[in-house]
Amino acid sequence: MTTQPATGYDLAQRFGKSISNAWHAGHSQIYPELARLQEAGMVEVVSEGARRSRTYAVTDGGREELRRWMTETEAARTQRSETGVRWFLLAVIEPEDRRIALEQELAFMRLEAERLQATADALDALPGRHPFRATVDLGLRVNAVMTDWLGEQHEAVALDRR
Amino acid sequence: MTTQPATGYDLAQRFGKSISNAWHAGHSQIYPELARLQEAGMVEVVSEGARRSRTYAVTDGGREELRRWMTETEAARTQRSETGVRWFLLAVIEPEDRRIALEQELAFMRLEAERLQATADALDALPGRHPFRATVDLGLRVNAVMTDWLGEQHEAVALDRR
DNA sequence: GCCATCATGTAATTAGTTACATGATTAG
DNA sequence: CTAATCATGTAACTAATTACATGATGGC
Repeated sequence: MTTQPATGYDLAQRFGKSISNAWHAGHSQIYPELARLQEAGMVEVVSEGARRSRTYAVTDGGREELRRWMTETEAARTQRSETGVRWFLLAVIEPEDRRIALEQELAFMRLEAERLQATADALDALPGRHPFRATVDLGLRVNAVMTDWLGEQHEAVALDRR
Repeated sequence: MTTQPATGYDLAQRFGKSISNAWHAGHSQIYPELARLQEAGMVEVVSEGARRSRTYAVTDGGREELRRWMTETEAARTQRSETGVRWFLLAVIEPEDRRIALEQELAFMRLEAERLQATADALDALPGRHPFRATVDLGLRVNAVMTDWLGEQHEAVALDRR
């Protein structure tokens, strides 16, 4: 929405794609939040379309608040990732179970890499350099490191079983 | 607690260290949860110490439930990381603000690397190979990739300004 | 004796998820 | 005409955070 106006529905779709690796929100959270942001003057309705859809855009006030948040506030570094917890706990289960869990995680990471590559290709096909291209590239690099690690763990279990 | 018994207080400390990169929980969430797990037969009190502390251990039932969860359930892949959101949004702010934000993130990532290295060294100093050593290693590798990326972005801003 | 840290809890609030609900438009 | 998708909302519930609260022990 910061780069271009969007409807609540658009945002919900986007949380299932581009930004989903960092945050997720369902439509039932998005709509009330948009109303709240509008109330606070951070966003405004720029057009109303078919199916009673409203397209929101960030206001100058909203952009200033974003700038202030990015440069002047301390980031909350707490995270929550079930995937991370699972990888952490790989160490405490039996090798046979670990092998099963590792294969699931490897399959997921490979799908994830495909999805990221598809996003990268789609962004590259657009005219000009898309602002989010760099972040997608980071995702690909991190994915590669993680996939390597999972592969090593998997190999270690195999050696263990000999 | 899966590797060795611990008190609620221990767990709270641990969420501030080893596992904090994947999940976080405060003591006000931990104590009621321990009571709930005990009720469900997943953990049991193995000893009571000074200052009315209770040390919990995972039961066979709890271990079996963990095994089942790790191997038989579909992982929830939704994540939430404010750091991730900030990096994503780096693309939409002005170069001057981006420079400021990037420097904050670089500083944080470097601290994070130190913290991880210290954890790795501490685990290596223990007799035998600690089960969580591999996960810490993953953290270090991911951190390195992320720090590189932040550095590149920072360089790009500098070039932009010439 | 007193301060830091260990150790545990509960209450109030806010954030987030899941379920329920409805209507409009478009493609086949 | 009908099924899929677009589009928006609310209600009920669960998870998580913040604030409030208390007491024990050990080191100085």
